[in-house]
Amino acid sequence: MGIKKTLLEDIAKELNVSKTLVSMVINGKGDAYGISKKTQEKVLAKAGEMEYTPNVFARALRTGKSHLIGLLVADISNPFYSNIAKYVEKELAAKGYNLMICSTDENVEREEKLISLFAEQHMIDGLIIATTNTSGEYFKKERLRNFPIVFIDRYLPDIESNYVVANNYQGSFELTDLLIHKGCKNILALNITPSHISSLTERIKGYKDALKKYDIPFKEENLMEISFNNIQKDVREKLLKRLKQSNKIDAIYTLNNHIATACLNVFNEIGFDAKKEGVLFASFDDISLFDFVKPNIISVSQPVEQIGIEAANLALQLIDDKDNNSSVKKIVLPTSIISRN
Amino acid sequence: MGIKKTLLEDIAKELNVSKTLVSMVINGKGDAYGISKKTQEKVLAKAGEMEYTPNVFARALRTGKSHLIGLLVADISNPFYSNIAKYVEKELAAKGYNLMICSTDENVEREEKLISLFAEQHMIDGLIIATTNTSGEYFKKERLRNFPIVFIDRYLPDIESNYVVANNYQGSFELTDLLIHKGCKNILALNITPSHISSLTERIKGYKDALKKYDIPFKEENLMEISFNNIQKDVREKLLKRLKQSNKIDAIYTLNNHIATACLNVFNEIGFDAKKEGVLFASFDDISLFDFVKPNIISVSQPVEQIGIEAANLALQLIDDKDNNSSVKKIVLPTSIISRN
DNA sequence: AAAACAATCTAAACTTATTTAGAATTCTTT
DNA sequence: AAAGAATTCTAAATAAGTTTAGATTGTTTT
Repeated sequence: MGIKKTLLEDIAKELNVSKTLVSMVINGKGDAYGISKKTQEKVLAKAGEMEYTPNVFARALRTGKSHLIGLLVADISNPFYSNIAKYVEKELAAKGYNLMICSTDENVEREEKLISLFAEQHMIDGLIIATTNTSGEYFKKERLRNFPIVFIDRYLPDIESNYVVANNYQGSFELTDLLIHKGCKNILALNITPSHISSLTERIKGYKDALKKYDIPFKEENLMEISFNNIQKDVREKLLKRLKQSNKIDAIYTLNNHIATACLNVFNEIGFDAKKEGVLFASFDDISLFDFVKPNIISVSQPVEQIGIEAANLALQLIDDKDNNSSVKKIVLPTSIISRN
Repeated sequence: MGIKKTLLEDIAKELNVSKTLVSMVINGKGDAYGISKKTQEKVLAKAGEMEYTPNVFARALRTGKSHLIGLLVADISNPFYSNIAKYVEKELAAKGYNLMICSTDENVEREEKLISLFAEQHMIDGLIIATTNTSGEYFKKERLRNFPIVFIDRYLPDIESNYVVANNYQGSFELTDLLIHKGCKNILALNITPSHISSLTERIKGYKDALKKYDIPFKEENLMEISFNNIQKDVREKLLKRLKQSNKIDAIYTLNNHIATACLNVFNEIGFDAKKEGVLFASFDDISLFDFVKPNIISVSQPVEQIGIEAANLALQLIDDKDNNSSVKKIVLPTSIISRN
């Protein structure tokens, strides 16, 4: 296509030197290999003039490094992940790395296929992943041992791993605490299945522990599991059923932003006015538009920018630290409560 | 890292055949090259057993094809783009291609750098881009001639190009028409700079033409430019100023979702109740959360899924059609109005 | 002037696939 | 049985870099 690309050899021929020399100079190793300053200048000048850019494949093939980092998330259209993606990319770009973002659609098979394609084949130098897997079994593979992987948002308790997550326990605890302070005693928690995911189990734990702190007994009917594949319908059915029960709820706490949106939809549909009914509405994950939504939403905001930056840097660190002599890094970042009104 | 990867040669040795043969079989060219069925089966079985996956770099180096497609957007954290990304990826995955998503941050230099890295070096086989560039000059480069590029959301009028966009003119026209039908005559349009972008100029044209249709004169004070780098502050200043003027507005029309959010923020800040003031609120770009936002938002929804699918397929088509004998494709998709209440 | 040394550069090997040109074997045909 | 054709397979070239081991050339030392 288009014009022929300039190769190392083209520059070498023009200057009557070897392509070895040109390669060395272009990679900034001129001094290390004792290439004279004069020659180095000549090479760089000619390379610029001829608009030389190295062939990434040839380079990656030879060196085993692509300067690419992969980011695997469950759903790139979820603002939580797309915001993280933005900051990861920004941070990596500053360090000369590029980012490949892929969505697994909360599908374990697809996730494993992508990991196989990217990581096992070394298409990428490192992987940042919000895994959707149920266990760490897959990551124990011989091929992945020592491959730089940083888990974000979710980690797998059954394997030792590097991760960057928000303090889901603390955030959920504080949120529940706040609801109780505002007088709530019957807080309906809507969780999402598959709920084995670490971030969710910790949020549930935070919720239960806050109840315990105030000696409020946890009731089974106040924790409902919503199926990921049918959020809208499931929320409608379960919420309607619960609203009809005698022990009236005084707060609804959705465990992530997907369920929050589904709940809002149901409110609209059935004309449920939370304020009138004296029901507080709270959610884990904050979205900027929550500021303008009809029932006030009390939410837990995750440090998205910081998660992105820390994950990027941890990945780069693991890549540099080839021998992997340092122990795993577990970064847990604080969340903050956004209490509207 | 980890265990040694299986190479073509390893399989060849195990079976006492040449790696040529193994390569042919694995690429599904066994029949074409007259390899016996029996041998083909043996090879495939052994390849599976040894968990062979080809080295993407070696393959790309030799064939000049990476089976990677690049997606360059202004801001991956904008739900409009992240949703498109999701569908593009889904469609490409089904066709055996992978997607590399990058954010340019509405920065022309960064965009050009990324294009140079990905496209000119052929790291990707094709590019899908929501360009932030002011002109098509950069895309006229010799190196990019004949490189498969699909513009989305925005196209550059000064060059012939393949693109997939929403019908911005129609959407804006219909929205303005609707506002007028609802009795509005003083519609404040808030545009975003840099406003040279095709999607924006067409939205403005639609707005003006709808006014014309009803013989409503366009007033300069009803079109304001908001700077992209300082949206919040700029919206506050200009909106406050306009609200104080004598010829009162009866509708606010934000030209994209960023400005809509900024406006909502200002409403909150200054306690502006659009409904009470008899001001309708409308915006180009629909976000699902708009359903629950306090002032009802009349919006133009773009066919995000369709844009993603069409763009992916057009890119693949261009890649297949190497000789580029067919003329450019311009796909314009209809928008729809979401009139809340 | 020969040996030792440093400075500067290069030929060739290497990375892992794909592809071309042709070799080896078996099968027809006369 | 020899020639020709078809079938099945392989050696070697190739893609475009990086790296290793070693070659020049020039300078210093004795």
